[in-house]
Amino acid sequence: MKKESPICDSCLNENCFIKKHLHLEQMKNYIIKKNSFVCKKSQQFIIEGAPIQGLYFVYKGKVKTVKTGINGREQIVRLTTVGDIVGFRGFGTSNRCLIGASALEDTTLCNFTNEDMLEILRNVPEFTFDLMLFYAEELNKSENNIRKIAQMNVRERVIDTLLYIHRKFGQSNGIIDVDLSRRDIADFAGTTEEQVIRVISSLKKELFIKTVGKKIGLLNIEKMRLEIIEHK
DNA sequence: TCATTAACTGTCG
DNA sequence: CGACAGTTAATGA
Repeated sequence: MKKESPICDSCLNENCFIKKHLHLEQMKNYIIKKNSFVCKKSQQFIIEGAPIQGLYFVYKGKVKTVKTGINGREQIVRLTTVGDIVGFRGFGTSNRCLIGASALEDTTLCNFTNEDMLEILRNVPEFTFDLMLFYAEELNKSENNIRKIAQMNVRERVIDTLLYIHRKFGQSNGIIDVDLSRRDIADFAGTTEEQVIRVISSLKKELFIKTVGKKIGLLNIEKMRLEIIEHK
């Protein structure tokens, strides 16, 4: 963990919550107190059950957020990338982290302490208001997710997951540029690695997707959407 | 070269 | 559909 933090003023992440409110005078006092560090690929930087360390903003890289399930199985709760917030649940209400988070590639994170965050929430109403809207939207998303996992079959869940990953990370050269193993996809779709592999190979035969090594490219997004759409 | 890991396949309950 | 066993290919110590 090194001290040399990216400067918010010259940061290019326009969708970062901090960056968005940088024009407010009060924010200037807080951004100088943030602490940034690089998290190496596959390293965990939030441990479930550990004391809360504040809020993290992704400056560069990709992160998976995870909850440990019934029989020790991981459930990927969300995937995050540049400009996203990690660890925003339960701060203020709980002393312990409710989720774990690890880097999918070398990732730079900006960290604000709990105390600083609470102070920002109390003193910068514009920020608090926007965060409130953000929470509402996130709640809606996770409610949608509950329904998906409960009501869709495995094939549909895998397709849905692939579409989500595509929406989130985009595609370059026809390939989604993210290092997710089949197990990760399974943990996200709420199924097992083997099932994911089977769905992926049949999707490949149907020319809906292609694979290059472990990476995946979507070839027919429309048809994939059509299979899901009846369940929305 | 050997050991480890991940993708994949087959089969059973 | 999930669990388990087993094969194959890539990677790296």
